[in-house]
Amino acid sequence: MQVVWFKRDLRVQDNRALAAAAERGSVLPLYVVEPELWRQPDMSGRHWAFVADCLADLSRALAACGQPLIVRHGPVIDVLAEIRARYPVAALWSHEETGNGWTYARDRQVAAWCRAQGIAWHQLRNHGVQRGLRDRDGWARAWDRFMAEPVVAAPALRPLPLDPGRVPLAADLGLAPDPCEGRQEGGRPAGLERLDSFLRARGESYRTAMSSPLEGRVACSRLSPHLAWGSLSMREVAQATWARQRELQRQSGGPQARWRGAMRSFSGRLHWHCHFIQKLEDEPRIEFRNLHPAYDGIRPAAPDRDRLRAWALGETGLPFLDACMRSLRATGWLNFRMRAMAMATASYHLWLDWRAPGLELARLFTDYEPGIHWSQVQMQSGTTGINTLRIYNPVKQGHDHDPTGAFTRRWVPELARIPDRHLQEPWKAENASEVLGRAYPWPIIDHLAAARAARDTIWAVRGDAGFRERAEAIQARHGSRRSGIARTGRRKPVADTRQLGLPLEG
DNA sequence: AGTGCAGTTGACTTT
DNA sequence: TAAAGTCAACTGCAC
Repeated sequence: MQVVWFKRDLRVQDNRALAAAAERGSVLPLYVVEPELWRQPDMSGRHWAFVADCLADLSRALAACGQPLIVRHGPVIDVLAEIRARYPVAALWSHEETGNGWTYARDRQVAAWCRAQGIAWHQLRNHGVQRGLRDRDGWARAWDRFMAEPVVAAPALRPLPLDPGRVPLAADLGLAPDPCEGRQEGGRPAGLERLDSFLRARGESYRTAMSSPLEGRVACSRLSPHLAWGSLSMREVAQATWARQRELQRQSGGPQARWRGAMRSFSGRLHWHCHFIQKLEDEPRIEFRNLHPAYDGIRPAAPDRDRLRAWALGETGLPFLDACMRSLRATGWLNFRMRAMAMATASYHLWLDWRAPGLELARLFTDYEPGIHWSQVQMQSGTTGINTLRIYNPVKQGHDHDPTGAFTRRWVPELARIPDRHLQEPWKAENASEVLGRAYPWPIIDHLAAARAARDTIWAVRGDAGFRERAEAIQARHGSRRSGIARTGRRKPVADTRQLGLPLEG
């Protein structure tokens, strides 16, 4: 018996674990509901809801192949032991998972169990992430090669006399109620619809609209939860994008210029997806510890509960920031730029250690992908040591990305009586005291003073002895080969890049 | 018509 | 995926 263990690869198409297992004999397609996983602080009801959509669809798709999904509850090893008691298990098949600390530890236990039982566990490469990578040289080319390989079809399966089991409700898993009215639907039909409508219609204004919290909702691909939970494979998405690019190349002329730019930009971002996951794969501790240790201890270890709560609920008194957080809570999605701003305000303006706000965001993003998430959290908190500091001004971002105020007003209706010109800084309105302190809070911080204080502290750390040497080591291991290290001084970039063995920029 | 000047714009640097 | 500061060039306008 070949056991195919589905994790974050909830599809039958282009599923190499499933296809390879089916070539070798009878397949038992298994999903294990692990109660302990769903008790982890980065997991939430909206993740489960999306996964449950995917499981329902996966089971239908597997049934069409000949054998529906087998759903079991409990620790994976217990479930596998039960299966082994009934069938001789020749091998376990799955995709490599770059998950959180809990799934990493669980996978090591599963590996040990398989060894002890004499069961081969085949873990196939997932996305463009490489396990056991030594350095980043040639990484992008390897990504292209892997994504260009043929998509594998869904195999035919022999039916098994097994109870398919049941997909539980979030409440059965002890998950806190997590209403998310605007959550994206999981499953492959929804994913394929997103892919097609993005490449054919919605994507045209991608480059300009992606920075807007309102327009981005339509103009961004919205494929992220499907890639995170595997209802689509990265290869399928990459190949569909390349096909669309070739089609646009054939159609000459100006009207397609916008489309071509959008698709170029989008395919670049598909690399970045895996580039960030690779960091967590290479260094799992970035989920818990500052990538650059010089930042250890600069923020209080225990988060200020009031600040954290106000930030998480969208009650800081900074309208645009609050609108972003409320929108995220209600829909499970926020565009990239606003995610960066939300994390940066928690880390810089509110001076919260990134771990607690990072967990909050992990639970709120339907598309929570641990590798991307924790890499981004650290980058936006300035604790990597290799990225430029980006301290966002929530008022300026509001003016720049919500010029009409439509987004802010939609999510912060308490400000209805504040005139447009003061919407982003209601404390400056003449009628401020009619609204603030009543329906909507006064700002909990002076954001300009807070940004200044944060910047001064961070830059002081950067000047400390030994900071730079450590940063260069981090760059050598994790940095993109195209961007090079963020330069802070007047040192000659050419000399530096040679020293690091990097190609010249450009 | 040329000059002086305040205000603006954009490229570039610094934090 | 930042923002603030610096500086030179430019603009509009009064005289």
